Amino acid sequence: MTNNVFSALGHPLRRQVMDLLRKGPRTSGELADAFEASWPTVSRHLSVLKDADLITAERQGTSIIYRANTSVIEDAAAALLAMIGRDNGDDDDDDMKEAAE
Amino acid sequence: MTNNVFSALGHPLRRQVMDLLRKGPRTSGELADAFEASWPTVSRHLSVLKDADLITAERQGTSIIYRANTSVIEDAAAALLAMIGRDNGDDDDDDMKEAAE
DNA sequence: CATTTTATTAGCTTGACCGCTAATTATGAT
DNA sequence: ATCATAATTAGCGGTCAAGCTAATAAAATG
Repeated sequence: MTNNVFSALGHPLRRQVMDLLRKGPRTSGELADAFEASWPTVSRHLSVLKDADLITAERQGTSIIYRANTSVIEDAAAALLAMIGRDNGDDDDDDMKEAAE
Repeated sequence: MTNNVFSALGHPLRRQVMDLLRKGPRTSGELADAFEASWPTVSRHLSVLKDADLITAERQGTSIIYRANTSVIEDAAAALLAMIGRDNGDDDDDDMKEAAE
């Protein structure tokens, strides 16, 4: 879950897509036009984002409209913050001799 | 920069490392012991995290001590939040006909 | 139903990533 | 110097991601 999200965000083009989508929904064509890459290439990036649930796709006539899925991004941000203890004061007491530093 | 960070976080073992490190500094050996994977494999994951600046390495005698670099994680979280406009009210006015949704 | 427009899937090549074992470097102790 | 311990680098095989072009599907229209 969180797995795919970070991997999906690992590609610069996909982050740029998220950035475009932040400004509002776009069709596949509009997104494809926004990049140098070929249409099929952009399309596949979109499907990676969709698999990671970072965007949603909705067919409207001949076009397909993509929207950012903000809640998943919020979750990812929360996972990141949890990683630095904003969320969980360790109570795991295995051998951490130097932990107190 | 941000690029490497998300890619680095894309691997589950590396996220687990970050999680362990959150509880305090650890040596390479301690980290290697914590996983099924071989020592060299864990070592390589550590170098990926180090390249992404997510952790720091400090030699101490024969051991090398790893620590989480919290500021970079905070930055990544901020980048994520910016992605949904918490931080940046777009002033870019290209064609966003359906933006109001 | 043939055509046009929109978008995805198929097939392929290239390059990167993952995991292992074996070899190498680095530090400390004898 | 030698040996033991700690950790990384080298090298290899296998799998997966990224990019392209060409082919295909889906929807609207004449």
